[in-house]
Amino acid sequence: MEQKNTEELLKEKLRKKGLKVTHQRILVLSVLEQNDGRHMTAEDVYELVSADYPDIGLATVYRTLQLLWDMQLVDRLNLDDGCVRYEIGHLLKGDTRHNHHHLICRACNKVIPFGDDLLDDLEHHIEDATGFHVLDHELKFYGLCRECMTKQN
Amino acid sequence: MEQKNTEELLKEKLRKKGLKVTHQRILVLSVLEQNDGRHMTAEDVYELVSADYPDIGLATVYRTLQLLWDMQLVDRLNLDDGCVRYEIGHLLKGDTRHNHHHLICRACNKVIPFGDDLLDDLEHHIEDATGFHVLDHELKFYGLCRECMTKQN
DNA sequence: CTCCTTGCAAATTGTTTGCATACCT
DNA sequence: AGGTATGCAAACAATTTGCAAGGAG
Repeated sequence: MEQKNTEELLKEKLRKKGLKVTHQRILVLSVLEQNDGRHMTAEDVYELVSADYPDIGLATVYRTLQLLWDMQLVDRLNLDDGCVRYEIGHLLKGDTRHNHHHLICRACNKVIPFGDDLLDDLEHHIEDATGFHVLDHELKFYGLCRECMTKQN
Repeated sequence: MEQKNTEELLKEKLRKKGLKVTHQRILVLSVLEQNDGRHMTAEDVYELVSADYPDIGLATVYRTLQLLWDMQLVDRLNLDDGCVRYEIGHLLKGDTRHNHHHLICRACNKVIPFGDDLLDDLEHHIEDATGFHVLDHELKFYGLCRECMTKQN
């Protein structure tokens, strides 16, 4: 039912823009929804969608991810490993607290998700101070993880 | 004098690692220092260094930026425009408050720097909670700028 | 029937790498 | 001298684009 809602929302947004509802678009969104929490590359999505729909092309996945991002249905993040990653949009999950924080170890490149949200105040402050309407944020901390610290790297 | 310090620091760090002090390395760091506040791509740096030292190769600039980043002499940031950007390291500037916040408009792609630092508490909280030693952070807010908001984009 | 969308392959673009030469120490 | 760094060109990898064929409204 959660899934049905997302799919309906996609169809609605597509129609509103005069765009077409295609299997490929539905499947890409559905794969992201079913893999909530994973940070998926276009290639990851491509492989999973291919299971259901072997004819899909990688270029279509790229185009679709871009489109879904434009429509605010998916979130995008960059973990500095050379490829852009996507996950189901936090807005869709009725989630006021976005878990977009990551600790990236500069020694071993491990990525540790960090869920917390002390940024609401800051977002409001920004809106008041600049008139910029904040939809989402991405926060990365760079440093040394516990293991690399003890290895005195 | 500020500049002299940075250059000396570089030399010191290079020697400590058994690496060599070259014109190219000094010039790259110097260009970043003289362009504090600009978010420079490797290409930008390449062009400016070329003025003083026309023989430098783009590959050297890439290698040097990576090296300077590893040594914590420069900061790296990603503004989602397809290339990595660098600026002089905030640690070098005796700057406790890092100005690594950016507001990125999803309609017009404008990037608005936002200087503020409410993240110190959060950094301490992370260190206590996870043992991760934070060296730096990068924070991006996505949304709609005032102009695009009024255009009801 | 019309225009949007797709798959494929070729093109792009930022970045990296191999290698012979040039340079620090 | 000896190993590190450099410049150049070729190699890479993620992403984008042109285009003819296919599909949704």
